Amino acid sequence: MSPETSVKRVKIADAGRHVGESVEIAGWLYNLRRSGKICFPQVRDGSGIMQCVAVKSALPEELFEKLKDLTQESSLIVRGKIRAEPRAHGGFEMDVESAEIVQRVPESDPYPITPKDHGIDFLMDHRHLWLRSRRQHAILGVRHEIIKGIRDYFDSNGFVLVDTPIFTPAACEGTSTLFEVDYFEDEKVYLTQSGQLYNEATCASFGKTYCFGPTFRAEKSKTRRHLTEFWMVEPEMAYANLEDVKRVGEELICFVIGRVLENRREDLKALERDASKLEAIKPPFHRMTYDDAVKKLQSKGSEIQWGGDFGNTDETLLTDDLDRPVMIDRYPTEVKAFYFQPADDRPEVALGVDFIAPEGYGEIIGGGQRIHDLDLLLKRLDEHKLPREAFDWYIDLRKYGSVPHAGFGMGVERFVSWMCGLEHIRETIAFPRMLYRTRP
RNA sequence: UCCUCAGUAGCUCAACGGUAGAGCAUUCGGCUGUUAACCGAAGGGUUGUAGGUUCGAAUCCUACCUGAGGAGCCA
Repeated sequence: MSPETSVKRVKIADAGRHVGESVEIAGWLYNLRRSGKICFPQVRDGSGIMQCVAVKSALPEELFEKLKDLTQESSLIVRGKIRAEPRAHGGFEMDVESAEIVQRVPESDPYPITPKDHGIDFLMDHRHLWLRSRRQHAILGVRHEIIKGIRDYFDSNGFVLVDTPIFTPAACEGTSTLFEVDYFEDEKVYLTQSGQLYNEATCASFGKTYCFGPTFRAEKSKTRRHLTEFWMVEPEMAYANLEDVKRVGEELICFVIGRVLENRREDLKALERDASKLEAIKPPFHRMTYDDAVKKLQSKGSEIQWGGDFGNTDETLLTDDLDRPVMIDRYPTEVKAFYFQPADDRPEVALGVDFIAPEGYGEIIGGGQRIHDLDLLLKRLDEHKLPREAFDWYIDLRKYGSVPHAGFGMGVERFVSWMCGLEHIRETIAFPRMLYRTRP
């Protein structure tokens, strides 16, 4: 409610419920078209875009001139009567009765992002403003829905959120490159690349836990699938095995897609995302062993040999004839991290699984069953040349009530990219951190 | 880190060895139903930086800077 009038403040998205009423909306000028005696300020308020109509003959001279000379992205509050109007985009229009300009963008320094084309470098430099555009707004809306869906899935399936530290001592998995941070005198810590090892501790307290936060990779990856700072959700389950990981991962993906389709149709439409591609994602997902994946790739002309890891082109080749994700399990023990449980019948393969999304979106889930036997874990640490003293607490978990346990990690931005049908992961997070880009 | 490509008006691009141009944005004028509105006019440039070749360089060469695409690595 505005202090100076009795007009009710409404969201543009709810305008349909106020046809015939005089209400007010508070927002920013999205675009303005004008003729001599009529103008159409389009106002966005975060929930939608409302086309307003200001007619010269129906308004005080001063107000009409003020509206007619508005500049893009000026902030304003407009009041008027809502009317159904098939000619307008949202289906409704507001006949302006009064308005206040909160801040007028000066024409000497106009809003830099015009409705015309811009290059990616310019847009990334103006990311703080680019977020207001319809497309970026839609992507972040889908991202919000995905994160909420993930949380709701775990919270309603017996998992407890226990967040893990961002600052970690040196060795986590011993594979990726980490960001080093000065930690007071003489001590170095590293930004986390995974909360998994800590999840293995917390799941022995709660049974099923998950952590959900940012993770950091200092690899100089320069591709459309990589950020140096990204969000990951990592569940971990005690008394669980590889099959449990596959079941939970499949359920999680289908649940979250269901939420997006239920609540974010308008955003998908704004993104011109083919929703039928998402509607096709239903259980059961495809299942394949690493052995069979290698055979499939070789038959399609890949150079891959048994024992090697899949590259980007391999991942795309594996799914280009599929309409839903494929779970690939039992990778060579050699290419996986030290903590993977080997298969009972074939110790040369590990009980790990990767979920590869269709349409070339690549690995979105990676996980598996962890080693629960103390002696085997110690052997693996030695084989990977990892110092036992750095893992003393992790080793303890195998001494005090060790049980078979399993879990996985899902990268949020890759999931968002897939849902939105994006070309590049940089649009999936408000302020992406990439090789050579840390501003704004 | 490696390979490839690109830097020209605020933005998106053209000019490819011979006077630096268009659309959008901005300013001024016109228009009562526009949908990236339209029509007319104006202002706006050390062509990423530093060297070199040439009578003459945005254009050719070298180095550097910045960015993009890809590879590897990874989620």
